[in-house]
Amino acid sequence: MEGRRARLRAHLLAEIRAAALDELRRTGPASLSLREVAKAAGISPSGLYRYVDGRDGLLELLISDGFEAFGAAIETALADVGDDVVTRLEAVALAYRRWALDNPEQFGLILGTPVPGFHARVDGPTIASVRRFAQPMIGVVVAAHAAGRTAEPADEVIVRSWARVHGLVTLEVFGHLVWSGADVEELLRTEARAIASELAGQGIEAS
Amino acid sequence: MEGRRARLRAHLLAEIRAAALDELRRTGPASLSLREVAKAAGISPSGLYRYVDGRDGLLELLISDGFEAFGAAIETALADVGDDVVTRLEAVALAYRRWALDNPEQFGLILGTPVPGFHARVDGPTIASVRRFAQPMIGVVVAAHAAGRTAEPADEVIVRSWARVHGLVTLEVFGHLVWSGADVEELLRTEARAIASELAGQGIEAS
DNA sequence: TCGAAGTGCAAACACTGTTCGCGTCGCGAT
DNA sequence: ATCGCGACGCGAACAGTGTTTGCACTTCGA
Repeated sequence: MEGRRARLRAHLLAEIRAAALDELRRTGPASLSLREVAKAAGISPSGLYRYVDGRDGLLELLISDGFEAFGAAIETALADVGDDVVTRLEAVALAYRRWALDNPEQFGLILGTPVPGFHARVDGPTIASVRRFAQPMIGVVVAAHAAGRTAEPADEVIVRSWARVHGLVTLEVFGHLVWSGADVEELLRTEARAIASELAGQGIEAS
Repeated sequence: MEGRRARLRAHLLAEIRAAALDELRRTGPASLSLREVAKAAGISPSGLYRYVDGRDGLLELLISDGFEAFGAAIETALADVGDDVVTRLEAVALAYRRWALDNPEQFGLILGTPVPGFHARVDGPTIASVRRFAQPMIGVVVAAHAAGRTAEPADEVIVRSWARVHGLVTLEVFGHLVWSGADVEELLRTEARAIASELAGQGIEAS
């Protein structure tokens, strides 16, 4: 038996997550107000502490959820696409951008400036979520690399590929490309092609 | 005559800038306390408003200063290096990383998540500073491009190049590469070579 | 020299995150 | 069935925040 208590608790916790996400979307990470979240969840500010370890705990929750949602978005985008390496890379890049643009606050929270006093513990749930998040992306890069070679790609290959799409997306989402007339979606397509050819060909010396 | 009043004002404003930068370095952007800055500058909290338009004004000051310092760092790095395209690109990339690693809070403030309620006005000093900041970087890319062609490079070329080094640096500074054993400095060197060959060669279709 | 503008500050206000102590209620053990 | 323990929820309080306001006071230009 699951106990009525545990059910209520799970329900309220879910409501808190939703309320916090709402607040985050509305006002941004730094001015996320614990009291407002509590009010939106129909609970007193102090009562919130029964469910969440203060403000940092709330942020950790949101970060973990964010990675989860981000990873899921990329995964479903990959599910709708064929086996061709270039189109898969392109799908990842465009899904990456799409999610970031649609959820800028969450994106900033999980991959932008680390929030003030908050440092993710290495053993915390954050790390697990980021692994799950990175999984599909890594899979695509590994496949693209395998098309050219037999050996497993080193971390460097993955990092370089990731950084190329992340760089473009980060700059766009945070508003640093407004001066340019760049069509970032098109740029990402170009980047996907370039990455694929580099991965398959011998244009890269790091194994 | 400059008036003794103006002199005192400039002096105190400089002291405020320094105190704010100190606070920023110590506690991060989001928890930057106006009152602490005032105390460090030897002034009352309300008195600070004679010099700075509230918290956002203080942040704007820091952002502007940050761009200035960042640009200057890249410029001096370029001054110490020869004319070869690859080495100049490499110098920019490494200086970019060096400054970001040495000033993570400022870096996050100017190029990371936009702070909560703060949106840089298009006409504000921020935009001017970012132009000045980007200048040397753009110059290097233009030179590299000119080595291969005669036409002026489009914005796309600059954005792609910038994004490739910014992506790597951002990920490293914000701690998202700790799981990998990647040597980011070496990666940036690789990236500089790749960018140079792409810019000079015909590996890129955007003119 | 007189008035206007600049300067600095204490007090107050509305907010924030967090802690503490109090009743209340669910639930497993006896 | 009931007793007790832990979970729960809350109001009050505390220290801290950004910001406004009103008031003295100095500097400066006409």
